[in-house]
Amino acid sequence: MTTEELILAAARKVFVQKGMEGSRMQEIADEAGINKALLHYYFRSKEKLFEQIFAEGLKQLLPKVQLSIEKSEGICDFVNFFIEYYLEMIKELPYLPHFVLHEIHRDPSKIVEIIKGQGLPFTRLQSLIDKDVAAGSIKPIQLEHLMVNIVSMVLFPVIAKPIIQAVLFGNNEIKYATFLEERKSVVIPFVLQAIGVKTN
Amino acid sequence: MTTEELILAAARKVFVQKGMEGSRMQEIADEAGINKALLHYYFRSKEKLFEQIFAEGLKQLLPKVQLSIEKSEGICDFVNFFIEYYLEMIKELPYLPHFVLHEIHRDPSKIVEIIKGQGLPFTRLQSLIDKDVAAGSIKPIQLEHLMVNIVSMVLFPVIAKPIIQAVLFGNNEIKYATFLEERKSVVIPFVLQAIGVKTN
DNA sequence: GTCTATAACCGGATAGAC
DNA sequence: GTCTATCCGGTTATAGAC
Repeated sequence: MTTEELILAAARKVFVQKGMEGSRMQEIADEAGINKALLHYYFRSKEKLFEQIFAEGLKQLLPKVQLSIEKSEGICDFVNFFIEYYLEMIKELPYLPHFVLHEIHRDPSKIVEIIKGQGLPFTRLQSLIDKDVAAGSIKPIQLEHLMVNIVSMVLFPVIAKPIIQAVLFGNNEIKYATFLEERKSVVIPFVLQAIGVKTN
Repeated sequence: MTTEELILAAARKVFVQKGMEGSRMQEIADEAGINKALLHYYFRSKEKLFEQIFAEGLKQLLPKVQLSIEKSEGICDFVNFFIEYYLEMIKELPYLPHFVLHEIHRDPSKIVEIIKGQGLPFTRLQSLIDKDVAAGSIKPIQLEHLMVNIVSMVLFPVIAKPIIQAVLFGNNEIKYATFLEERKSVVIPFVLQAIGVKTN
C-alpha cells in the first residue's frame, strides 16, 4: 500500500466520521501512521484532500441508480433492483449516506453538480409508472413521492444508526446488524404492497 | 426580549445551520447584536451554549411521540397520529432532524440519555400491533421495521432537502414546499396500504 | 450587564534538514 | 519522500474599564 493510498484510507475514515470541520489533519496523519507535513506534500491542503474523498464516494453511488432504472421493464422491477443496489452499496460504504447528507448542508453546490452531471433518466422512470398504472397493475403514485419513500426507507436506517441501535436495540450491535440484514426482505414487499402490487 | 433569549435565538439559528464545529461565537454574537464577551458572560463556554440548544430541541420532539402512542386505540390510529405530529413538528422546527442527526454522530451519548429518560412505551405499541394482527385487520409486521419505515419517510425528506429540491425539483423552492405539504396525504395511505389496511 | 482589548490556544500550512 | 520545528491566522476565552 503506497503512502498516498494510506492517506486516502485514513482521510476517508476520519472525514466520514467527523465531517470537514470536525476533522483534524493531525488525526488523519496519526491514523495513516505518518506526519502532518506529508499530508500537505501529497494533497496541497485540507480542502483538496476532502474534496477528493467526497467526490470519490458520491461517484460510486450514482451509476447504481442509473443502472436500476435502465434495466427495469416495469416499476416492480425497478423497486427490486433499486432497493437491492442501494442496500448493497450501503453494506460496502455504510458511511457514505451520512457523509453526503452532512456535507450537502455545508455546501450543496458541489454535490448537486455531480448528481446533475450524471443525468438520471427520470423520464424513463415516469413512463414505467404510467404504463403500469394504465395496465391497472399498480395504483397511481407520484414519481417524486415514490422515489423519496424508497430512498428514505433505505438510507435513513444507516444515517440514524446510533439512535436506532440505542433506542430500539438497547445498543446491541448484533441486533442492529440483523435488523439491517432484514431490511431488504421487509422494504421490498412493503413498497410493493403500498403501491398495490398483488403479492403472493 | 432579554439578552439571554436573544443569544439563545441567535445560537439556535447558527448552530442548527452549521453544527457545533462549523459555528463561530463571533457569528452568534453578530446575529444577536451583541459582542462575543457577553456570550461567555451568560454561558461560560461554546460547549455549554451548544448543549443548551441541543437538549432544548430534542425535548420538544419526544413528548409528541409518546402522546401518539398513548392516544392510539389501534395501529391505524397510531400511524395517523404519529405521522401527523411529526410533520407538524417539522413544520415548526425544520432544522431539528438534521441537527439531531448530525450531533448524534459526534457524540451519541447525550442524545441517547435524553431519549431513554423519556421512556417511550414501546410495549404498548407492540400490543396494538398484536391485537390488530390477531383480528386480521393488518398483516404481521415487526414493530422495529414499521417504526423505522414511518420515521424514515417523514424525516428524510427534510434532512435531504437540498438534494431533493435540486435533483427532483430543479431547485424550485415552491415546488419543494408543495411536495412537503403533500407528504401527509401521501405517506399515511402509503403506510396503511403497505400493512394491509383496507382503504376506501 | 455590556463593552474593548488582549491573552491563550489550536490547527493548517510551510521551511528546511535528511 | 519523509521528518522535525516553526510560523501564522483565526477562535475561544478572559481581564478590566465603564
